[in-house]
Amino acid sequence: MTTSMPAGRDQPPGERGDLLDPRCPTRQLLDRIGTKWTSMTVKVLAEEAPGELRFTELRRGIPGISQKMLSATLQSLVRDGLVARRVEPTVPPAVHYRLTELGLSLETPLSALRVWAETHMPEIDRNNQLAAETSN
Amino acid sequence: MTTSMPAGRDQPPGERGDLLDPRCPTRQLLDRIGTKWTSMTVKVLAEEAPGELRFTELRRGIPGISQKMLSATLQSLVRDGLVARRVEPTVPPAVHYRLTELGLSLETPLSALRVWAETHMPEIDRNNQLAAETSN
DNA sequence: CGGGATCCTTCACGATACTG
DNA sequence: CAGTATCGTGAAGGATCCCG
Repeated sequence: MTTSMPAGRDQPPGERGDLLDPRCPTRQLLDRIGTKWTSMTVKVLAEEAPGELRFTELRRGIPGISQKMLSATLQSLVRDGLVARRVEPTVPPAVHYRLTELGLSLETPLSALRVWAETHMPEIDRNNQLAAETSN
Repeated sequence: MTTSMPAGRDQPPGERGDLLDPRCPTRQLLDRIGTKWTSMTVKVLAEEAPGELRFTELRRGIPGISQKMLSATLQSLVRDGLVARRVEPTVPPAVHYRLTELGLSLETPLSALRVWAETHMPEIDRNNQLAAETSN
């Protein structure tokens, strides 16, 4: 996980201020895409790229998500600069979302992970069933 | 997220039993590697592959992890078949862990994710700081 | 040495209701 | 339409102590 933290960052002399995993980039990334709806949202937006989707269209594309979670997920993504938000000042307002270049670049490693998952999760499921039986 | 669930699995007639995201492989994978110590553990074991590491050696390789979490993480990985556990019946016992082939195969997409994180997380951090300032 | 058992806190997420 | 506000819950994870 990037056993980083060697360079720079002179810490207060008497303290070992660099506790445990300070700000490991991989940890931070996993905290984001590990969240329940984030990677799903990125995927749906990626399929539309470079086009946009409106809030309700996104909701339809992500079965099971609540308004609250879609709203929160999108806010995170916008803050991170992975998604761009565009508001048309009509009444009622129309809000459009699209992946930024940064967001789109995440799709590559993410889809690699999806491929691995689709290929190997069945085997993992079998392993778990075997383990469950053996424990009897 | 593999909008799977189309084939097979005839659900109880009167019910729409196939609620939302039933068993999406990507969701399942993210639930595993998104857990706080899993990917770190895989990485440390991968660096040693095809060699083994003992419980305490692993602990040293993963600063900040508690005995409880290392134990729990390893049990998950063993159940999933990503890690193999070998006990030497000495006193006190010596337990060795290594990645299986399956576990090793996960390292490829995982390291792609790490590269992306190391490359782009600084930019995401900057985006967040900008957003924080703007909100003032 | 390599764990297991317990207790406790935090927080992601779901359900529901309200609004410009 | 596109959110925000509030409440409640389960599960992840940390701290601590004990065991063969």
